[in-house]
Amino acid sequence: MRASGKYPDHNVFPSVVKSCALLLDVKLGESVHGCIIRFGMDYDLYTCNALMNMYAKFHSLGLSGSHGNGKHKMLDGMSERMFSSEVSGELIHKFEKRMMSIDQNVSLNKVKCVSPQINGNSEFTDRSYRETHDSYMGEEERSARMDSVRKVFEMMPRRDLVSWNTVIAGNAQSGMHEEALMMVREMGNANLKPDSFTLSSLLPIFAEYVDVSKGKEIHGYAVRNCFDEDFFIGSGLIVMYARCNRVEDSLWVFSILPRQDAISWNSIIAGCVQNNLYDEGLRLFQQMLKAKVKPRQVSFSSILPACAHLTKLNLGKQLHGYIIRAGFDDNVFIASSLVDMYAKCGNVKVARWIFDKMELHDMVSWTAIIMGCALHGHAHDAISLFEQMEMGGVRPNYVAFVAVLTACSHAGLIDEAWRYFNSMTQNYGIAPGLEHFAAMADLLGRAGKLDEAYKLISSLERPVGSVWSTLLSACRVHKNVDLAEKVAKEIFEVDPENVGAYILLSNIYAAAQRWRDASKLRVFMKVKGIKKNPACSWIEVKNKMHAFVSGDKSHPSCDKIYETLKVLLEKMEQEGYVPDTSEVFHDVEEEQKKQLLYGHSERLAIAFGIISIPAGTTIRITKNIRMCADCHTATKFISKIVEREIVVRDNNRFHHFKGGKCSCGDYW
DNA sequence: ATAGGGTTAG
Repeated sequence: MRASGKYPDHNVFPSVVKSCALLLDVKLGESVHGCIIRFGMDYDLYTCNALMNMYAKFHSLGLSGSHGNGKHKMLDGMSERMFSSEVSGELIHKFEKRMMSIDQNVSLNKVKCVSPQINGNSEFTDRSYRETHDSYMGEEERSARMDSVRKVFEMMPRRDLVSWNTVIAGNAQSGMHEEALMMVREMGNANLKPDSFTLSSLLPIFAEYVDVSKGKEIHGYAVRNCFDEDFFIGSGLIVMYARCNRVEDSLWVFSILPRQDAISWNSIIAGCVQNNLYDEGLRLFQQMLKAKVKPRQVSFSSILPACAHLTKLNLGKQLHGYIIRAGFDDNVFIASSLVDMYAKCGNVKVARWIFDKMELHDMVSWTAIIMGCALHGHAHDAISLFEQMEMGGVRPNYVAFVAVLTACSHAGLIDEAWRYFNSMTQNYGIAPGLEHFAAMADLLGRAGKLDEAYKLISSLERPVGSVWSTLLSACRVHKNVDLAEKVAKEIFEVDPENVGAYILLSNIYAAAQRWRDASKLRVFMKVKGIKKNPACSWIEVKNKMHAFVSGDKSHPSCDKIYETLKVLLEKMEQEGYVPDTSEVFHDVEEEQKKQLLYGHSERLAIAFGIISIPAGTTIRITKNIRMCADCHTATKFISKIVEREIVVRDNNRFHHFKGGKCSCGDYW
């Protein structure tokens, strides 16, 4: 059109600007902006709105333009250009008029905050927000990046709701939350009421700050103004409640939506999975398919962690098949969750294979494979991968150090662990957190350096129960009752309801034959109403999960299972198996102790696996607590007798049993 | 003609 000599009018530019935004073409966008100024179209409301949206998008994506040197090419040079010979007298007139109207407008920064309508019954743009969340505020650097947007905004002769919503969204998405909230207040001064667009920019802010009371105020405002049936508000609320650990409220919001679109489905599925409601997440995923809503790429990265946590390898494989057929396997989010899923389901080889096939590795995918290797006891692979990551220029973060320290911990690599622990602070400026201290304490404790571990934890300003607990389990392994009592005391001081600590201490007493102390603790727990989750093991057979508790008689194949165990026990004893009753924590006769071991949940699951999974294939068991020493020995024998690989995931790590040996080398 | 929502590693 330009080549043909026709002059574009103000109807043309919004679409052209939008195209630049969608193409992420900063240079083109800026030159179109120049063109807009030359044609005097920069007074046009729609054109300015589109320009602000474009710049906001560039900035939120970190795309830099000419603002980098503090000078804005288009805006700073504008007046000269406006008065150049190219511009007609009429345009000059318009420009002067516009400048006058801006002068009458109070500059943004000087607006005094008067409560806008929205604040009549809402406090969600309250000043106090700045004080409580100061550390998250946008720094100067960030606000410089929003300069172009602000400049366009300030020069506009007239601003409508879209203008405000665009700037608010731009600020919100660039992490400048304070500014976004401030502009909502100022919007009220301009007699504009927040609408559903405004709210959908605010919800993610309160989600990020886990501020459910502000989030609920938005919900209330949405209901009063009939925005609560809006798709965008709906998913915003679902995400906000999920992030605030109020997933019941997310489910409620989801259920009363008049219709659900792909994103509301994905929001609720992700919300459930993030709140550990894995079965509910999977159920909703199936419902989504039933409702003929096609899963998108994000659906898979949301649902795969559920398979990983529940060790649903077969389901994970089916999803993987779908992912490949849909061509989603090059998505870095999906690939990382596949790596994690395969590793957590016991198949670290496939995890590594997928990782190696990825074109680009980001820190999350590196961390996923490093943690995968760590859980399977492949510490040297984990360390080598960590070094490859560093050499490849990917900066490890907090979580990456958790992963590499976990690897050291499971292999007893004390020197390496200290090296990483120190490097974290010295080379990367990351302050070690609870997880890192827990990993170090775990490592020292497991290696028998209980005093050193005690000293390390005591050096913490406010040690929490979870860190002390690692030392308590080490006390159990090394049968140190005195230290255990000391540690337990520390735990109960900060966390008097810590179920795990009561159980551990009671078991430590029992192992030391101090039955009275053990039962005293059990009685105390009963009186206090502290209940523990029952120990159980589960196994996936033909897409169905079968769960067992100790001494379980409820399974349909119960008779066959116990028959199998009986036959196995005879063969095991022939091979030299002697039951180790030292970890039976009930004060009963020796024979009864053997009976108790015999019915441990992992053995029932393994026996069921042997009779229901084809010969030659790996048997995969998941357990919710640490394997007991006797089951560990027994499983070694079983793997040899039935000539099958048995993989057990306990709450701590993986054990691969094969030919009478375990991959952990009995160090765990 | 212009503005808003969902994802991976602990």
